Amino acid sequence: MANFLPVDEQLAYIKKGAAEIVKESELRAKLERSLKAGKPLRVKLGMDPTAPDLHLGHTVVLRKLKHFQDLGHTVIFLIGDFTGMIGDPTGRSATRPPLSREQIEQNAETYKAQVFKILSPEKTVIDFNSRWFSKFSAEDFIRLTAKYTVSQILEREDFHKRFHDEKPIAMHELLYPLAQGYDSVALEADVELGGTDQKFNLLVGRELQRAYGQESQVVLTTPILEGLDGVNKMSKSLGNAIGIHEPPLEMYGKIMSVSDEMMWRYYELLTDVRSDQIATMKQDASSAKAHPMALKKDLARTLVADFHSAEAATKAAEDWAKQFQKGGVPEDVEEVTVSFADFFIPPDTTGDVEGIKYALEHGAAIKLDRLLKSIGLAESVSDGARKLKQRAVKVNGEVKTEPAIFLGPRERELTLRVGRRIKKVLFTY
RNA sequence: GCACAGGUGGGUGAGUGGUUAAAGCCAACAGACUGUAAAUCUGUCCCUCUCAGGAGGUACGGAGGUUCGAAUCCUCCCCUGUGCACCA
Repeated sequence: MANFLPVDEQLAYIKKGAAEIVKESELRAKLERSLKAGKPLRVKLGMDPTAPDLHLGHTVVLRKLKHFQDLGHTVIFLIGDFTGMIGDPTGRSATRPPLSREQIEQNAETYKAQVFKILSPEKTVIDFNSRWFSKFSAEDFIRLTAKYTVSQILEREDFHKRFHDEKPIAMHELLYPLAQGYDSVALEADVELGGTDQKFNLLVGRELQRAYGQESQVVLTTPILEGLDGVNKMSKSLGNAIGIHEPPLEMYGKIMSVSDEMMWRYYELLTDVRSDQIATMKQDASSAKAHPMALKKDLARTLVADFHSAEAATKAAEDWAKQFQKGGVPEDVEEVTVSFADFFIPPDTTGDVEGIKYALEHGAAIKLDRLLKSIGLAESVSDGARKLKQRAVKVNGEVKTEPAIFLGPRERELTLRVGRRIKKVLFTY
């Protein structure tokens, strides 16, 4: 019932932003067959339910999956609840501890909700690989491992490297690619998507399908998006990620802090702006026809609008300008409520209880370094003290270097700023 | 099981008895400059207390020990890697 576009058009759409396709000729053949038979391709994307929060880096491959969906193919989002217990060692130089069953199930739920920010729920098949693996017997598993050799597995770069460096490789890690590959067998996948870091695993899928008498899937990899540092891949644990659930202002701000160089890559991999348009923008920026910052603002707005709304994006842009370009305070700063009693310094002459009363009437000094720590603007009290010394702390817009500040009798609100971070503190007595 | 080589702060990696809270580099954080970009320069980068000048406490896989003094020496344990293992 699906009406497919001509193969060439489909191919062009699919190829945009793809890092590599193995093999393109096979993909063409599959598309031609699908068109002729009116039968959609089965396109698989597997994800480990390890990090429950998706970030922009994950969306690159999800967007590619969406493209297949737009073209009318069957899209299978596979949650690797079984393989998640193994933990893909990709890109890791160290062994990763397996996740527990409970964690995985929880994460899987979060995943489902989040991927539908990109995919159409009604057109997406969600599956779990525990569906077949939970029925796998030890015998089945040994049969599976018999299809592959140690040297084949050791071809994988990180295994190879660790082996060579005499670093530990746990047995279960070696099994991961086989398990993932078997998913393709179980699903009879025509195409499997993944980041370039998944290439090895995806290729194992091809081999295993052949070993199990199926036609090999086509493998399509997408580039790995670099994070805010512009160097390492975006990853929550590296602290350089932009989560798709982050509040608009935060998201907008983070995108604005992306380097000019990286901005183009974000445009390329995260938006639907055509490549030739991006090239034009790039040219304009370098020839001073357009300000890079203005283009970056467009990018930030587009992305915030994608994950929130156009209104939210507009508001984020305004707040951002207010906070950072004019040095002011945006309307909705994060507010923290603390107890006055925890931070004030009692006057010499009175006891604690008396002191609080006295302080209420006359005002009192409060310990700034502790306050900074307790509201998260400093890592420790020592860190807070350091920041103060470095003239990094602003209270109500004024630089403070003393470890204590005076809080007036009726004052119950302070705006604290350390670097780019601002928080409003409300005191309760 | 035996032998050997290793285990240092977020990462890397110096340091083999005493100006060593532990070099250098990276990352990170803050300041200046800016477009919260890049580049550059400066400072910081274990914790706690502090009258901000300082004071104290922890720290080099773990536990003990030697010593005035240990990341450094000894003992035991844990972990990682390599070699040996059958042809006797």
